[in-house]
Amino acid sequence: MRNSRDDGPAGLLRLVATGQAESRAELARLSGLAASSVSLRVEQLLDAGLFAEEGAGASRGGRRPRRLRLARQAGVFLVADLGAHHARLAVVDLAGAPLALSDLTCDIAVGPEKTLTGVIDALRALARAHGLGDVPVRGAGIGLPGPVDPATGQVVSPSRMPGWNDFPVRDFVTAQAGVPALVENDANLMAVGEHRHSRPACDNLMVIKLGSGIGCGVIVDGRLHRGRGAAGDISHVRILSEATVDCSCGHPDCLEAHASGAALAAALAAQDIAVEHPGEIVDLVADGVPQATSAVRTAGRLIGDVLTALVNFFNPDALIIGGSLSNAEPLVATIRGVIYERCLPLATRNLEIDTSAAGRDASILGAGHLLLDASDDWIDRALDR
Amino acid sequence: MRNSRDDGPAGLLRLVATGQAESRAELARLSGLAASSVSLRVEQLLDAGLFAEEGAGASRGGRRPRRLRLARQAGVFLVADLGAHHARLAVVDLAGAPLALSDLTCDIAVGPEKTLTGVIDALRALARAHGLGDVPVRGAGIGLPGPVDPATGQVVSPSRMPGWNDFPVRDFVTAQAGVPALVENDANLMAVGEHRHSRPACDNLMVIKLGSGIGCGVIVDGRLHRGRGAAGDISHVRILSEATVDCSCGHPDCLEAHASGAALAAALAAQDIAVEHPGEIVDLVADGVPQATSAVRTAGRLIGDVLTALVNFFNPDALIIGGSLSNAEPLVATIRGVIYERCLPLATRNLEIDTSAAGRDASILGAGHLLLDASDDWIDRALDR
DNA sequence: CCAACTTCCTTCGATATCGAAGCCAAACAG
DNA sequence: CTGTTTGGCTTCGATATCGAAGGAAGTTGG
Repeated sequence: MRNSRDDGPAGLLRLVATGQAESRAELARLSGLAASSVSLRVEQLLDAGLFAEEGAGASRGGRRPRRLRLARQAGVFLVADLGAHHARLAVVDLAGAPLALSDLTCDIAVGPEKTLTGVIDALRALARAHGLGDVPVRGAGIGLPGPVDPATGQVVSPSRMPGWNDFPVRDFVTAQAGVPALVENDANLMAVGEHRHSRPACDNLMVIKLGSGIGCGVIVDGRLHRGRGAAGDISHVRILSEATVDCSCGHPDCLEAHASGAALAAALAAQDIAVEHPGEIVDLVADGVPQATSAVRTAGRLIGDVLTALVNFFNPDALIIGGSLSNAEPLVATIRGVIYERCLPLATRNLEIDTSAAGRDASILGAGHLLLDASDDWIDRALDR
Repeated sequence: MRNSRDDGPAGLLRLVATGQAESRAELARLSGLAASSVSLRVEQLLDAGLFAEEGAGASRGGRRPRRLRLARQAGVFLVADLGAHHARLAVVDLAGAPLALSDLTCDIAVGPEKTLTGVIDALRALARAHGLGDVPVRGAGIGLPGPVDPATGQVVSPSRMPGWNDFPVRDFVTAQAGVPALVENDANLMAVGEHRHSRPACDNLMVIKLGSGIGCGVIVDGRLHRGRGAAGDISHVRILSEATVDCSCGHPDCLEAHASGAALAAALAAQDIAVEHPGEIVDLVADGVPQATSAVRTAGRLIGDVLTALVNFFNPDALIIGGSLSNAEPLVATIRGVIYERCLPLATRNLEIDTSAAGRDASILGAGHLLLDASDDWIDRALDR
């Protein structure tokens, strides 16, 4: 039951931070370490000020356990989920749970330096405003609406973020914030967030983010699958349709050109229905505007068609549909229907298809979890003194 | 550098068996263990008769290492790769390398008991015939042309193996052969074989097996991805075509119904060209029979179309094309062309598309590797006395 | 040929982990 | 209320791993 991520003293901290363990005994069970070793390490973590002991937990039939929790001073992460015109900011605890949230309007097109500097300042201010000024910041996480090279932490070329291509986002954030930084695609963060938050038992997960664009994050064997940095792209699959639409990628009839929030907005605009944000499409559907419902159904069919192939191939435990458009019920229903109808019984027998449980903070949660996964360094340092 | 598979004393044996390490020093480097610990464990492995010391290796600028290799008495695995009318049998060493090979004609439709009993007897005879009668058999591996549930080792329902559905293949083989048995889909075994044999550095790999059917095995992060048992299916993706062909799965126009070896044979038969095995199609193509070449090109386009979506999504390091049809050059060229043309540059920039390097024994190699991966039990037992 | 280095492997004391035994504190049963 | 049972946690000796030091057996360069 012991995996590499849970080895070392940092593993115990992870178990407590994520709420999986509350006592030394639980730590021993989950970590696979001997009870005596756990006690020694917990002692160190208490000495280092990362753990706090607080009262007693519920008895399981014998002596009540001494409850362990993260110390306030254990630290926080600063996290921002950037969209094209909007950023969602959060100060989160070491498990990714938001302690403070706020929204920031910003234009990603002004370029990385300005945007990131503004975001980091706003994050610092947010922490101070919530009385967290004295808690050490252990890391910073940035979610971006485009492909990110995991090795370098740079935005990779064909992104729709003018001025960001090949900009060393991770290095810049590390320098500006003065702490280790994590940069990741937003759909990937969402996938991690959903996995850890609502489906820790599902080792294989696909998370589709339906907003202005179409993103997808994949969890394989409990870990985020990045491939060479582009994994999870489903938006540029060619689909068959009557009308031909050219996609920004240069090929005709990509899924994104027909079924993304932006494509739906354009289709509705052609019918004299003005839409600014994908969320407004959801409202139109909820209000029973037939053109909107019909457009959303068509999109669902196209998305579902693409997903059948991927579900057969990847055979996940669950398929999660998130993003603002996931609140349009006919869209989700259509996708679900297409998949259940056309996939192999073997692939759908145990497949769950659901909308996001973590909602719009899934990415923020995910960033927290990934930052915690990358925290061995500072944890070891904190223990050494 | 140390992963869970390489922990414990079994890890050292694996490193030597696979040829990655030949000396104590190399073992220390690759395993991450201290040199002193390696020496102790090697001592145990020598005492247990699993290792043998043999002369000296090449110097790297200092003292020459004492070369380690597997002892002859370390053991062998018995492996069979079953097809519909044919089985390839092998006695392999602990790394999966064939020590003895043979072919057996058999009809899988006579049911599992008869088939498996015959195969196991033939394997035992093969070992004796090659003077391996006194070497302990450590495990048995069976590759099957259909979906296998990894948890139970049973063939799963919609297979094209009459009489095998829900038959407990693994338990039966374990009982018959008296050793731990491994049962796995043939394309999955091929994927493992290709990965370990020719591309150990590629952590993400897709292997397509083009024979009478279309199979696919996936390596993610260096490990075989099984999903819930059906992962890797690409044959029942719906494709668009002029003529409608109903597939055995009940849906129209599956990839397999149009582009598999069986489908090609049927198409050629309709043009009065009789074909029995997929290999004969390769011959026809090599002989320049235009109908065959044209059919194969069409199939390549269809297969390539399906793969573009999967390559974008999975973003592998390499795509390997194997199976008997992979020797038809126009087929491979067409697939390659479609993928390079239509996938995202990000996905194809570092993508290698090649035909199988391990050839038709890839599955056998893969079975050996998986058996070795599952060998901790008997290795520990051998060390304890 | 010899000295200086490099690499391989082992020796040996320090450290970490383990696991059995026991103590502690609460639940439970009579 | 009192003994028994259960689970939580710690103590302590046994074992395994580590890493520094050193010996063995080569190569390299003068």
